[in-house]
Amino acid sequence: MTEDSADPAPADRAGRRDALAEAVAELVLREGLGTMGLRGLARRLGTSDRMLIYYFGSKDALVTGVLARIGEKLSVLLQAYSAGPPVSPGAFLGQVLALGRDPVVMPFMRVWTDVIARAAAGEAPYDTVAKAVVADWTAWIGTRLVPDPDRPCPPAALLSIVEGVTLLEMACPGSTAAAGPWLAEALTRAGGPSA
Amino acid sequence: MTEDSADPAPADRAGRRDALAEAVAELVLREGLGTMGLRGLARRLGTSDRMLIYYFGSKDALVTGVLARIGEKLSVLLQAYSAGPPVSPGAFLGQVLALGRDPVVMPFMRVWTDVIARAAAGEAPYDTVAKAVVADWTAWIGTRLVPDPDRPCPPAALLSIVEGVTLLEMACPGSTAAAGPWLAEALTRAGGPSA
DNA sequence: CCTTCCATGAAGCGACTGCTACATTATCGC
DNA sequence: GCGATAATGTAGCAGTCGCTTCATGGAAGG
Repeated sequence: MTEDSADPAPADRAGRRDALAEAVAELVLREGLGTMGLRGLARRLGTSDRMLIYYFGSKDALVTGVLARIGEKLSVLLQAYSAGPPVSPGAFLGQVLALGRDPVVMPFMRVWTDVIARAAAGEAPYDTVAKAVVADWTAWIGTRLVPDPDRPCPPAALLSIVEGVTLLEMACPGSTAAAGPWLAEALTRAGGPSA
Repeated sequence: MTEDSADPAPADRAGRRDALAEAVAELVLREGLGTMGLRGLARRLGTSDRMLIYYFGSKDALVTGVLARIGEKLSVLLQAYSAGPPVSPGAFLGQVLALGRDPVVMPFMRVWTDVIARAAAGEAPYDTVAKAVVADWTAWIGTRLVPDPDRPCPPAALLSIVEGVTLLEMACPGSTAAAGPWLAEALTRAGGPSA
């Protein structure tokens, strides 16, 4: 009775670790990566920095674990969109930018953009995580695009736009209001009358 | 004789402050914003943190002063490009992305993208600086674009692309190799056959 | 020569960081 | 009940951070 349950009270070590990771993940999604000091983090979680190190071994392991969990949560969210048929770059950009304004998805976009921004500054362990994330995303975008033998769209082009818009929006809220739709339409027009 | 000279040996207080700012600016352009701790900064400059605070008052004042100086240096570099006639969004993007691969201009792009990334993370004083910089750049881009009454290109759209490409290139070098040219051509095609 | 003020060095403060050593409590097998 | 093991609290270490205090050197002015 105390062994086989997979109920929301795992109570063993791995379960506790998982519960902590989940709590940190939701906190990060709510408040961003800026609040990742061990003491402050533990205080918000109702535990101590001592415990975080005890369960995760190091802060870097905690960060990578939490980011992996956030990645899984997002991939679940995106499965609904991955199921549809491949689309043109312009349509894809329009979908993703609209998705980025969805209050459920927006925190994920902000976190990943923050990760990439920290990676750009060379901050560990975000640099390592970011490389894997960028690789994953370009691969995913590649599967979402209808192939164009003439002018194949590099997935990194769309990823750059999404990251750029998200970054600018985080730094200067409202500054990209008109940019997203214009870009999506421009890419659509670029692909449309030519092929 | 000790008063009116504007020679490269100012020797008075404002001059010394300026020389320090210039040295920090060149250091930042060479090594990025990651090296902005007062002690390490002072060591590389052959002075002490004590002196940096003495001349600048605070680290935030130093940072904003240095960033302002970097901005002036870049605007001087860009004057050559600002002189030409307005161009289409696609042509502008191609010019700027090519410029961003120029080894002289690239450090500036990286620094500004880093500033905006730190602003996105809410880090002071970069948040304040970034707002001003984004405002300046969108204005400048606006003056560089040939007006299009039908589908006016929001300057923030181009700025987003440039920032996104630079950010991704900083986080994952090489990942955007094909993205830039494709985007420039796509925007050109979007504007071309329609108008 | 003596004072006065500017520039600089040396040391340190307090707050923070990730992390650890020690001690304590709680839990479980016997 | 008892001993072992796991979980947790307390305090602290060594480091960095921006910044300050005190002391000193050294040049300018009377």
